[in-house]
Parts: sequence; C-alpha cells; structure tokens
Amino acid sequence: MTPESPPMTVGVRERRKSLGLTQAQLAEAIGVSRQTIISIERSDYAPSVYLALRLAVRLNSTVEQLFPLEGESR
Amino acid sequence: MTPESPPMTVGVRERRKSLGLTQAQLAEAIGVSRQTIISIERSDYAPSVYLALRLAVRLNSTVEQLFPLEGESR
DNA sequence: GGTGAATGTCAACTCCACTTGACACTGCAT
DNA sequence: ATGCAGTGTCAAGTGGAGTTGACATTCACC
Repeated sequence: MTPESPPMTVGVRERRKSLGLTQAQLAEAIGVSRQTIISIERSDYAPSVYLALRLAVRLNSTVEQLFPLEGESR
Repeated sequence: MTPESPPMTVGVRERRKSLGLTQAQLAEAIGVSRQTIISIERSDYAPSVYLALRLAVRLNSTVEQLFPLEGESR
C-alpha cells in the first residue's frame, strides 16, 4: 500500500464487528434503536449526517470511510 | 496554530462563499434543489449522510468539517 | 438435543428531509 | 430611480428516517 493511497472503505457492520460490539451496544452508545443500526448496516435507508458522525466517532473512523459515495449503493 | 490542532470547523455557507459559488450553482452541482441548500445552510434540518458527502466533495472539504458535532445544533 | 445471545424481519406510527412554485427582500451597479 | 443577481420565506406535498414492539431465525456453546 503506497503512502498516498485513498483511505480504505469499511462498512459500518465490518467496523462494528472488528471492535467486538453488538448491534445493541452500538445502538445504545450513539443513542438510537437497534433497529436503526440494522437498517443502516443493511443500507435500508441513509442515516442523517449527525447520526453518521456519531457512528464514525464511536467506531473510530470517518464518515467518508463508513459511507462510501462512489460505486456503492444509495 | 500547532501542527496537531483539530481541523477547523467551517460551515457550508462559509465554504460555499469562499469558493465563489451561489446557492443555485451548488444545488445544481450536487443534484438538489436550491431550497435544500438554504435549509441546510440555515440548519433547518439535517441532511442525509450522502447529501453531506456530496457537499463535502464539491466544497473540497470533509463531512466532519462542514457538520460539526459538538456544541452545534441538532 | 437445549439454551441464551445476537441478529433478522415485519408492521404501524410520527416526523423529518426534500421537492416544487412563487413571491419578498437585499445588495449592487447604472 | 430601475434592473438584475442572489438570497430568504412560505406552503403544500411525498416519501424516507427512525421509533416501538414482537416474533423468527441464526449462531455458539454445553
């Protein structure tokens, strides 16, 4: 990997699991329902920017990494 | 400013103006209505994460900079 | 096999996110 | 003064974002 490569895209689910969190724990940590986490992980709907930011903070990531624009759904 | 200072928060309106764009131009560039840009700039409502990402791309910024979490409304 | 934890699915509900359209207001140049 | 570009405001409409609650399914472990 070159020093200038773009940041790797990592989904919410993958990132959550890599931190050993359950959906319920993540939901509670950022103040939403578990169903919301499921829906976001499944791309059922796009979260608000502030919810995305809270996810990024808790998952030690960035919005750009968690919610890729190009080539992805939505 | 120290080399390790956090990125400065810049609002959507300020960033747009610094690039010399009108609301209408920005709206067209990212594929939304001008009214949407107004509402976002005035924090009438929180945009979806993908809209925020498109804004960040067009404004050569990041979501974290344009939509600060701490101390802000929402 | 059973059990418990974790995840998935469904549905009804409320309110927000964004649209369109049109008029009002502001700032600047002439 | 007028005209134009840019911005603000209002309103009605649609569909999505997120909630709760409950049951189904999957997975890991004993």
